[in-house]
Amino acid sequence: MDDKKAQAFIKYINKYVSLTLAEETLLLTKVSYRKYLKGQYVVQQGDVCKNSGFVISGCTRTFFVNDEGEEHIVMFSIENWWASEIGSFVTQLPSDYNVQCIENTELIQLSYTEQEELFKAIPKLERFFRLILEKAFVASQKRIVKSFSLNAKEQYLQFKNQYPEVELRIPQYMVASYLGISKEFLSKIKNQLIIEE
Amino acid sequence: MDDKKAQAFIKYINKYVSLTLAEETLLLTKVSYRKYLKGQYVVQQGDVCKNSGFVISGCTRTFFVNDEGEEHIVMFSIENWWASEIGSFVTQLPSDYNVQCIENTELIQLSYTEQEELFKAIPKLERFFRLILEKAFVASQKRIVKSFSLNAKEQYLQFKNQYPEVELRIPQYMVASYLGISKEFLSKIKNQLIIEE
DNA sequence: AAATAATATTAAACTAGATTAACATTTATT
DNA sequence: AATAAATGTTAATCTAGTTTAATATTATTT
Repeated sequence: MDDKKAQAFIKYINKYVSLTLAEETLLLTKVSYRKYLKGQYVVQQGDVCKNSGFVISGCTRTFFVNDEGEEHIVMFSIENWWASEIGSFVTQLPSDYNVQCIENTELIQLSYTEQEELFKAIPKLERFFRLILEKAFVASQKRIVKSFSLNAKEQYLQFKNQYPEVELRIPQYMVASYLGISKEFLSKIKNQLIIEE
Repeated sequence: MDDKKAQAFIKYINKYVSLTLAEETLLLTKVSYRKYLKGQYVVQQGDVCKNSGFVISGCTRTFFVNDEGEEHIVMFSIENWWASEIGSFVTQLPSDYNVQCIENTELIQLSYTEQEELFKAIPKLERFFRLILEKAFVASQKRIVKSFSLNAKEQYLQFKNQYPEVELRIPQYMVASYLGISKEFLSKIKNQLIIEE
């Protein structure tokens, strides 16, 4: 991993807590850098998620397959986002989700065992993880609220507005899957929006 | 607040971290005990949530009112649950939700400013809050998964199965609101289930 | 440049769940 | 005990979104 990538990672953490130089150095010796090709899985449904990950470049989708074999996307992650299957990572129980790269993707990963060690050496990291969990929780709650109170068109417009960069990078049927609607209906909505203008 | 109530609170925290006697004593001096009557609000939509709360007795509902004036319940909390509007509490931004008592309710509350102080005195509490946030996040994600992959009847059966004590204590129209379906449709579902037996 | 695979569109028929409205039952209040 | 308020039921009509299936477009591979 080159220094530029390491610095992007450190910078992200320092948005939440202030690490000393010594702590930064220690942390960097404990993380690992890994490249994935488009289509590869970072975590598979049923496996325990061993690593928490920060996206240096690329894009992942987190999805699950239900009993009927249908795929449902619950989130996307792009550069400078945390992309772990947090639920499985923190509980060390089998994951309900797959995390798959939909572009070639570079991650900086921190293993569960290393993390436990690091919490002892750098207690500030405990605070860091609490803070990003808070953020993840709030985002998750907001999604529930939206799915309750907005119809499909409104949810699409919100998504487009909130993550414009994401929408441009992923196929439309994955947007539909994220919104919980059929790809045909999303196509109809987009067409309606064009007519309305 | 009597000792029995204080001990229930301490016991809950000690399920996640191990407090020393001195820490328990300090913590108890920093929390406050409060009774609410049925119908009273602990937090109102638009207000900043100043307190994090533990339910000693009673039951609360967390809900929001959308632009059309419709109420949507996002969670219930009963005895021995944490019942804060976490999103607003951790960000100290106006809450998207109301927390209302649907029975006479006793809470042990910890204010945001006290919490910040306590984190310095008892760093273990930082860990405690990370752990309950993890749990809340996982539960929130599970709700998204369910709303994606189960139909109304299946979601109702899951709810009934997961929170049998809650279902018995709250009016049926609130269950419908929690599930995101109309009260008429829930009535129909329950009738179908009786016929099927 | 052709062929193949992946993605997107369109339209008709269908369904889960919403809405409306009238009525029934239970709980609380005087 | 009577009245009012809150909660629950039933049935008819309606609609947002699904399903199916055929076709069109765009990207990828040879």
